[in-house]
Amino acid sequence: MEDGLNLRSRQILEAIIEDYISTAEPIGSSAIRSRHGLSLSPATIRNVMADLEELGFLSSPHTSAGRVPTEKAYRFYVDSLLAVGGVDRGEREEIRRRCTMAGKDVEGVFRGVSQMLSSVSHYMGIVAAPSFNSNVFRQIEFIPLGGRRILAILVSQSGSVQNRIVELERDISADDLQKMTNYLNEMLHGLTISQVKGKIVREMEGERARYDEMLANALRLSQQALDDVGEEIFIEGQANILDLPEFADVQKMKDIFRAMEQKSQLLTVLDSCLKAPGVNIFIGSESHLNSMSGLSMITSTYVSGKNTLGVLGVIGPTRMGYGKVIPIVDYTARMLTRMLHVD
Amino acid sequence: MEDGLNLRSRQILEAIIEDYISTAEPIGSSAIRSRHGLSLSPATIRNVMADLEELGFLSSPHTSAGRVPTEKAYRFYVDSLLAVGGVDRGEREEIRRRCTMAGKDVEGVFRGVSQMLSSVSHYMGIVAAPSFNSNVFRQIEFIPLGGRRILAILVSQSGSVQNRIVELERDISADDLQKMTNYLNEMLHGLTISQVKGKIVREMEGERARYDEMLANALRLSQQALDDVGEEIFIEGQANILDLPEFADVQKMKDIFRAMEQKSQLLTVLDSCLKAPGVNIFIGSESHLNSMSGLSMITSTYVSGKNTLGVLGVIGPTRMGYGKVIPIVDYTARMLTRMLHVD
DNA sequence: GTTAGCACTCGGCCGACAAGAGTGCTAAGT
DNA sequence: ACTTAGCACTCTTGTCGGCCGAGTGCTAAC
Repeated sequence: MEDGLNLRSRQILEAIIEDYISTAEPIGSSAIRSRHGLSLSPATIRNVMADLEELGFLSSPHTSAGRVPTEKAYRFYVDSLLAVGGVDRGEREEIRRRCTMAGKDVEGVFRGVSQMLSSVSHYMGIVAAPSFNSNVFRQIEFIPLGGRRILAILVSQSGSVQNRIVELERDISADDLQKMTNYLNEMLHGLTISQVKGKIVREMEGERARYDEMLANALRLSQQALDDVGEEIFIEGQANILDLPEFADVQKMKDIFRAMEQKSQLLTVLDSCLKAPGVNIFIGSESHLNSMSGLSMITSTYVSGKNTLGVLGVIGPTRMGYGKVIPIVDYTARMLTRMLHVD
Repeated sequence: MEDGLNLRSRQILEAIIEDYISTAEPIGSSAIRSRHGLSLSPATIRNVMADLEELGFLSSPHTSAGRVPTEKAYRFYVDSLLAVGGVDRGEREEIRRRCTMAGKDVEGVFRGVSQMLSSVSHYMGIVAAPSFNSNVFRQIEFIPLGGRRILAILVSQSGSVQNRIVELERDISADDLQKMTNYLNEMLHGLTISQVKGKIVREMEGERARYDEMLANALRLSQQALDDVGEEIFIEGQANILDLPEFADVQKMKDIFRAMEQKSQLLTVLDSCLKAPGVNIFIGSESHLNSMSGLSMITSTYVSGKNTLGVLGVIGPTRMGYGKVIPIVDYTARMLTRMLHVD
């Protein structure tokens, strides 16, 4: 075999991985034979297992336990062994049913998809909403809230709505506010949000802003409104992992919950997926986050035209059911792509 | 003593409760004396403890363990024993610093307060945002998203923004959309959201809607936009409770996380607080939610003028530091009230 | 190359045992 | 009548040894 494993080794490795995925317990030599109907004696299987351990695919918790797949084994499994199936009918229907925008706010759409992913996969769902910065500006509105507070509402082409409360240093008349609104909407039309940010900075430094006080105010106001529009990540179904036996240990559970609170770390991983379209799989330490030890992540990107909008996926234990989850993630990404598509 | 406990019993009960709050371990007779400098022998204390157990204030896990306060004891403690202090300087500053609206969206304000509550109290923070239904309508905008999708943005007097994606059955011109917007804004001006809902239903059944198709469309659209604006609850700092020894048991931890996922149950409790202004304390089963066993909740209301807007609070173990947390919750509620106040 | 046989290893489980914490009771002291 | 010293009793916790079973690695025979 081109990858250095003969057929029998591959079969046995596959059997071990699949058994381990379903039981979460170390697999012994005789368990494999009985559960997979191989016509080999346990002794032979043991020999093969010893080789596989030598090669780094298996490890044993202690001498007299069975063997457990390593990350390398899972990687080999998803790359070479796994026949990725389809999504079965019921699940397809469920995904389709729960991928709907009607009656939700934009944020709710992504949260809903994340919830759906978690409940279909039985692991955690994760959705990174489209980066607001790469969205195209559509409209800005300022609504006076009383006092010197103003509510700025910013809408992008894709329908994302951001609102910010900004505090002014001085009073401003409703009339002036309207003028500022009109001015900004005209000036910023058709730019992406990050272009908008740049433009505002340039304008503020430009000649005109120095003489036109109202313009300067408008720019300052919009800058505050755009300040710190971070990426949003929706992680749902954390309670699902509570039932997994590998996290029965309280300490491990704590680690995971802490890790999921640190969304910025996850963001860097998800960002890297933006550049790699289609399904991506991170097994354990492959994501280079030590908070992800024991966890795997399957992601895919959703797009609009040729723009990659965002990433969604499932986070589960390394022994997750890759064969089932990969198609679910893939299908969901396609659904979300289609859903966001404007005719 | 009017409540049936003489001074010494009260002192001892207080000592037990406070020791238990800080150690989470059953308190023995000699521990009390050494830690509180009482000039009584352990034997005497034991007699008193036996009486307190008789009265239902204490219980012992088993014969030879110390004693543990019951819910009744905590209730007595907060009602009669506890001298509620102030908030100390550092915490007051922290609360003040983190109660700010600037640069956040409205939702972010409440989430921020919830996070602050959790980090100051070291338990979980909970904030129920003002019920959108009781807010006053300010403005509605429809933004075409392409296809037959329309983004409806609804803004209330207090600055809450709700957005919904609605799907139309037929195409509609931008011009008509603008007319509908103007019409609705005029018609609904100054009503509360729940009045708005009622008004729309009445109008739809009225004479005019039958002849004026555009009007009918406008009503239908706004109805969808208003559909199902639920109450929002922000629970933050769940990871805090992971460190508490009483939840070291995995099963209990699961129960709590599951309970916090069911926000609707909590909502009923919080709703009942809306009617009782000021600080409310629910000890264990007092909230009549069995998911709250082992947990206590301290809440207070934040108001605007004479309207109670919402509820915030802290959820922690029944043995939580009431003396510290009660003033924190109280002070935070006042801060939020002041913050939302429009000059 | 495969397999039966066998000695070996190691974790999990039980029961025994000792230590420690805390109680309740009794009897003596104030 | 209240307080307290003394003491026997109870119950948990931790530790130690032994047994069992699962699973391995090795060797020798097929």
